[in-house]
Amino acid sequence: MKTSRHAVILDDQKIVAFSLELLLKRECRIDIVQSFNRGNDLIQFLRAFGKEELLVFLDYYLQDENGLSILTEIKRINGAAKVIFLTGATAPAVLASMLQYRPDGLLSKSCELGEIQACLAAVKSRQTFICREFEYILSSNDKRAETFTPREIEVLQYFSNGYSVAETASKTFLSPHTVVTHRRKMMAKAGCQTIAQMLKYAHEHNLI
Amino acid sequence: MKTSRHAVILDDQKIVAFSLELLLKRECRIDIVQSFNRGNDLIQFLRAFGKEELLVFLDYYLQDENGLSILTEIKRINGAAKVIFLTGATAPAVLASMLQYRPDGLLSKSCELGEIQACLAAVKSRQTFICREFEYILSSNDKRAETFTPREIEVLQYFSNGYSVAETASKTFLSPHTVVTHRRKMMAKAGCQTIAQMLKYAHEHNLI
DNA sequence: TTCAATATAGCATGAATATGCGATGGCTGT
DNA sequence: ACAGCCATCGCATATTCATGCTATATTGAA
Repeated sequence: MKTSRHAVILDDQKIVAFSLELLLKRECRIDIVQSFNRGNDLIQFLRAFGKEELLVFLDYYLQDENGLSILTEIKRINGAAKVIFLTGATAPAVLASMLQYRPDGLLSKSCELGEIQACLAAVKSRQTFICREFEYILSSNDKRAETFTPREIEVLQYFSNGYSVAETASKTFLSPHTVVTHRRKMMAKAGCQTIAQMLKYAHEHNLI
Repeated sequence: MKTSRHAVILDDQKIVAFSLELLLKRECRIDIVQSFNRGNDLIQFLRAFGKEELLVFLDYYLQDENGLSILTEIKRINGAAKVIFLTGATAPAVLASMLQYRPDGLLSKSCELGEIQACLAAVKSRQTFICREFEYILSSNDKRAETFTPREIEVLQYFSNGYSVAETASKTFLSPHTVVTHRRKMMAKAGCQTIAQMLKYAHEHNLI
């Protein structure tokens, strides 16, 4: 029986990425593990890697970028890749966004080791795995406040980090026009006329 | 020659804490490594441990608590303990506050593995170690002398509330030109190119 | 008292944003 | 099959922002 033996990690914190490498090798019986700190490095690797089965552990908050669009790009390059979010994020809106991108797993960095192993088993049998902590957060999430779509929230993250339309477009692999559309729809929903107002709104609603 | 062989880790993310355990054992030649996720668990351990030499790796952002007060408590319980901040924080103000608590080391989670090893060597010879990334952030923070004048801060408040130049000018009874001047001086000091970056900076520095 | 910092104000110009008004496909649920 | 939302992309235009350069008055410290 064939098992997944190759995994990659994307985490902007080098020490964390490297430590996770050791963890996956030692505790999850994965033979080859490589880690990357920037989205582009991972994407470049994936292009060379081809379309074999591969486990990808993705963080959500990355240095100057966001895991969501990386996920889209990964799946486009290698449809056979199994992508698992492994993140410290806890905001319901953010978790809901991740889920809508249909990852193969959703793991908290605060979860037990056993949950990673359970996740790997589930993913191997083509099931989507969500750790207990996130399951709880998502179930108790009231839907009333969240009028923002995942893509909108992602774009919002970039703006909150001071990125312009062009920079955000580049990071998300989108057309600048699309970024503008997302931004304007958010501003319409939130009743804002400027980016500054939008950021104030986002802070008040814990979206960033 | 006696060497430090016992280390403990405090990180609220279990997976990260456990991974760091492996890292310290495998790459830093530390025999005994234990990790904790809550400050109280660590403190309890320290009371039982006594006053022998011990390495402590502390995160800054913890679940419902903060590494600073933990540091104080650790030093009170065991003056021989060497405490190293290992954190993902990057805001100059936050780093500066950590330094004021006089830890034995200041390491970024984004640093190279070699810097952890260098830190251990430095700490062993009673030196305080700061990783390059943090050294840079702290030094450029001083040069930037980001002391905002009262008028500048006042203007900043209006911008953080989503006011435009014209609106701010109206509220402050100033010429729009003057408002622009205040804004641009702040952005020059903080090294920002846009309002969004300015607001991010202001949040990181607790200016608003 | 000289000097540095602050506060005030202006002109000019290119870059970015805000907004009106579209359009096409892909899903989801009924 | 169809409505409704989501994501994607486009054009055109008015407004605002970002920034180079300049300038005066006040104030407090050296």
